[in-house]
Amino acid sequence: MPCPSPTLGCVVSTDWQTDLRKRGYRLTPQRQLVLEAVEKLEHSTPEDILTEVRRTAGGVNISTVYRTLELLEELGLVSHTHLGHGAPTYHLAERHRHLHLMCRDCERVVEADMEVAGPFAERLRESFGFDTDLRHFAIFGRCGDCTARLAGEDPGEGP
Amino acid sequence: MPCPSPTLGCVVSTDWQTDLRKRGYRLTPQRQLVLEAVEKLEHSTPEDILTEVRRTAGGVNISTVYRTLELLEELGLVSHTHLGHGAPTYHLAERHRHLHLMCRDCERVVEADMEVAGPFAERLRESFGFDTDLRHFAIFGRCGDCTARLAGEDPGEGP
DNA sequence: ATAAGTGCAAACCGTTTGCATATTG
DNA sequence: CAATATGCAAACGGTTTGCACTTAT
Repeated sequence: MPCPSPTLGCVVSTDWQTDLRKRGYRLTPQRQLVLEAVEKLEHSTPEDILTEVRRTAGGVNISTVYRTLELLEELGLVSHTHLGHGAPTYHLAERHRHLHLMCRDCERVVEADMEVAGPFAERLRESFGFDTDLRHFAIFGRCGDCTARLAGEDPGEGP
Repeated sequence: MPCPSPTLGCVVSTDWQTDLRKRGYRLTPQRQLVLEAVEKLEHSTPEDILTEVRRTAGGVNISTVYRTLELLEELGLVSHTHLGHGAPTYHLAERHRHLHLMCRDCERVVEADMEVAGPFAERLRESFGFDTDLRHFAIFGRCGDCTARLAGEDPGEGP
């Protein structure tokens, strides 16, 4: 079976469906749809995913989305990141090889190559024996645009 | 007025009460108690804080704790950190000058001097103009103890 | 006295659960 | 056919809100 879904194509391990069944799980339309939605949406919350899935299959329930995301994560197909405020966001695991820089002002997320954090992670290992996973939580701060905008519109705070 | 509270002593800016009133807020027993609880507990959730406050003032309500924490944060006296899972934890702002390394296994939090992240923050500024605040979210990973324990007890996965 | 703060109860969001029904293998 | 997955509704933890009452200034 070459490409199980026209959408998922070859981004996802081609025989995840086989893998699924080998572990005693069943292949259902809901599971396919959730995985396709995760791929299409990127950084999407369970609620976003539900909305997308419902465009095709109206009756799907939010609890199925949660259960399915948990399963897909166990299978190593998707993973999630906490950007801070509300619900976590889900992505294909393959496309999750980066850092999330979350702006406190505009709340946009900039993605940075993992490599920029290499020396930092290395240092945490040396100093604390701590094995860092920087994908799981966003890095909080202020993005370049907002920093620039702030500097422009508020150049001093007083006389 | 030298030291408004026997507990808070001089850790907190001695005239936060004056400051409070200058901004049109009122000094209430609840506000003093919440601030004292935050100081005493360290890394405490709103629920923890409520429990502590109630040891002295039984009738205090959780919504007051939330409103008060928001106020104290606005005054710059306390700040909070997201350690990941559940409720955020609150600390005195003065004592919040460190990184939180949160272990995915034992869920303990190791505190690291902010300085270990200096070069990393610098790099994010250079590459993305991103102004990093590493205090706000924990750094996720596996602590030294758990890494060692894993290496010892599971040296292969087999019997 | 009057504006600000409190307690209470109800609602909120995101998430999890138990259970009867439907579906997959 | 049997085991698994689903939808639904109810409950959860953490948080916020509206409102009548209390309290600090």
